[in-house]
Amino acid sequence: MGITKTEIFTDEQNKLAVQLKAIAHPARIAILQLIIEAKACICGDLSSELGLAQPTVSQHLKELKNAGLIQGTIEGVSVCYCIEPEAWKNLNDELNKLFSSYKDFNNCC
Amino acid sequence: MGITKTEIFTDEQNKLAVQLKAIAHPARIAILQLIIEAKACICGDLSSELGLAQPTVSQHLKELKNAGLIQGTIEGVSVCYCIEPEAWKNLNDELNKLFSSYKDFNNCC
DNA sequence: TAATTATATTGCAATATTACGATTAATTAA
DNA sequence: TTAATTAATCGTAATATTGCAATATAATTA
Repeated sequence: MGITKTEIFTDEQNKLAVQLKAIAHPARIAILQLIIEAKACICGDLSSELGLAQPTVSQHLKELKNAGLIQGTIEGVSVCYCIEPEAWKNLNDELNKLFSSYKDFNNCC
Repeated sequence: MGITKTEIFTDEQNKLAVQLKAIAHPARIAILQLIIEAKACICGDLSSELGLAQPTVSQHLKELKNAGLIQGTIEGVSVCYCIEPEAWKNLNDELNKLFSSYKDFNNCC
């Protein structure tokens, strides 16, 4: 089939999966890191910094934006991207929840 | 082309991307949650609990195992899966590093 | 307005993912 | 050894992702 059966999972599980998928690519991890360090937040700068073509970077930025993780501000002829604080915090919280729910000692096997 | 240019990224970025991709699916999130709560750790139990066919669950388990996030122990005729503590802790650390590197005030735009 | 600069979109080829029926392999029980 | 039980693998169809050249769009400057 090739299509994820989202209807059998909770909204939380689906949302977490979508946001994780957004950051589950080395280029998008690198983009987030560059944006956070503010070494680059302009598509063109990211493109030359990463060594990926401009349309490719634009597409990655779009996916991060679709997941709500970044936001773009028009700055003259270019667009400056930065982290969307709410979503970033929210994803951090959800991940903390997941990871902290595991205690070493409750292994069942 | 359809293939990720892993060679232009660091090993850390690539490894993080691989592990995130492994958990970036609602079924695999659900599987991890069930394993952690030890409500189910057997492929068949997970299958009926999730409402996904056995081969599908088996494939998801394989991907989590390939990413090093879970391990399987043969228990008679079935296999019991549980979290691989080292990798789990490592991924948690890497994510904490990424998320904590962002400070609200260093927005550049 | 026309030229310039930068980003977004389109279209496409190559590859990867998702899901599952059918089958095979492995282990235990009779 | 045979039957039963469970998990893994194979094969396949449907869909999604990745990367980029070509092009379109938007904003600024001359």
